Amino acid sequence: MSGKTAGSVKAQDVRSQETREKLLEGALRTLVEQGITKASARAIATTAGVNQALVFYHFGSVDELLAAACRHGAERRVARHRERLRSVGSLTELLAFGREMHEEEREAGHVALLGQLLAGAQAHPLLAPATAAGLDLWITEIEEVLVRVLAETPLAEFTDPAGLARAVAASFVGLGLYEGVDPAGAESAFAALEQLGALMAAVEELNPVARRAVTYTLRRQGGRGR
Amino acid sequence: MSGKTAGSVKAQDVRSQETREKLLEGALRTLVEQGITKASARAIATTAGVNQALVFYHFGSVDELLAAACRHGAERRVARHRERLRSVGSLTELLAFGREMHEEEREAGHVALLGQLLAGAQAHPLLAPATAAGLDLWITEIEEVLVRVLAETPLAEFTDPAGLARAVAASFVGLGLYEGVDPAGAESAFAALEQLGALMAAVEELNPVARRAVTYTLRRQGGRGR
DNA sequence: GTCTATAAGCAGATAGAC
DNA sequence: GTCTATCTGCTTATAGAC
Repeated sequence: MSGKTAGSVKAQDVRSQETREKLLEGALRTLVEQGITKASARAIATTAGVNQALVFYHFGSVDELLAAACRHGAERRVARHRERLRSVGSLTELLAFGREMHEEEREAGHVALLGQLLAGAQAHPLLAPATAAGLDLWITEIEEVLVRVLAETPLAEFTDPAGLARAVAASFVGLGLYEGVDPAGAESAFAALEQLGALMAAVEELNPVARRAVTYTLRRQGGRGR
Repeated sequence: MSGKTAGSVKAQDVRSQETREKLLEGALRTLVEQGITKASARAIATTAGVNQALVFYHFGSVDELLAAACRHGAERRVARHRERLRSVGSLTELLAFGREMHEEEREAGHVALLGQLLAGAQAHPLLAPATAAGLDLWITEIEEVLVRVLAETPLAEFTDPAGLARAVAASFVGLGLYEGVDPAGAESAFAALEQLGALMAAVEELNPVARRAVTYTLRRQGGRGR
């Protein structure tokens, strides 16, 4: 816009953006490695390799930094899987992909990270909407895929993709947290869920007669669930 | 055993136990109302209505108090539902009971509480085993019921009750945390899970021919899940 | 066992030099 | 924009009176 030479202004601007970026990454790493209880301005600044006062210069408060980091992290993570998710065409495919994605996210610690933020958000009004927004990015993707793959199934008329997507997202967060205190238990839980998914996928493969029987039974007691 | 008059010794002993109890309850209430990030010795002592120094006298450290509170709370909560759970005989009954229990626990804030502890446990080695133990109390109960109700179902041979129980417990924790940032979303998620459960329950009610078809299809691709 | 007082350190946040 | 220095208040934890 105006001011000093274009060169110096731009250089400062670039450095400022770099600092913001470092702080966002530092916040995420601190959350993953030390948890929400240790995620102080000082700890984050140290992980980020920048001065502690810059947390407040750039974000105003620790909570606002955490909120921004949540959005930032979720966006990057979701974008990473978006294309692949778009190519999923069946429940069975979705399950295979889910396992793969879960491994990747677990390694990055991103699932437990959402758990940390969710826990922190309970008492903290500022974090709550940011965390909800971060989760919603995942939920939106999951829901879209569910609509697509459930459409080819007799289950379509008995399931609510919006609610199911939320259930899946929340469950994954719970499993991510559980993993931290009992890795073997979490593994068996994930395997059981996969089995359950395979069970649903099996309905896709039923012969027409059995399929109609399933549909009929479901319809007959459809009123109960809701 | 020995010492002063029996009367005074007992009186002190009783008061000491009362203090311990107050601190345990105070820790739970603080966790529910303010979250793990605000659960300091001072905050807990204030909620408990006792002196702050007593936290360290009775439990040594804040973390040990939290660990003890976790076991304490989980035991009380699980005991509360045990008899009723024992009387559950079918998947459909289990679903109805699950809804009821969930309402009760939500009101008490106990589900989100486990989430708080689980989040705190990630970075903290002392809390991890205590939280795992608290969760295990729930898992054991759930598993027992699952074994019982799944036995009467063609699903028995395709599901792993131990893993499933862990998945259910972890998912509930995730949903409890999610509820804090998006109550409406959590409600729809829970409804969707209930629908999913009703779907599984429907298999119980299939006519014999369809039932055999389902069993057959599941067996055919049974190797895939695990 | 319970209390007050206090030590020692870490938290969020700001002022002002550069 | 970034740094150092600092204020204020809260944290865990302990010493010692009662």
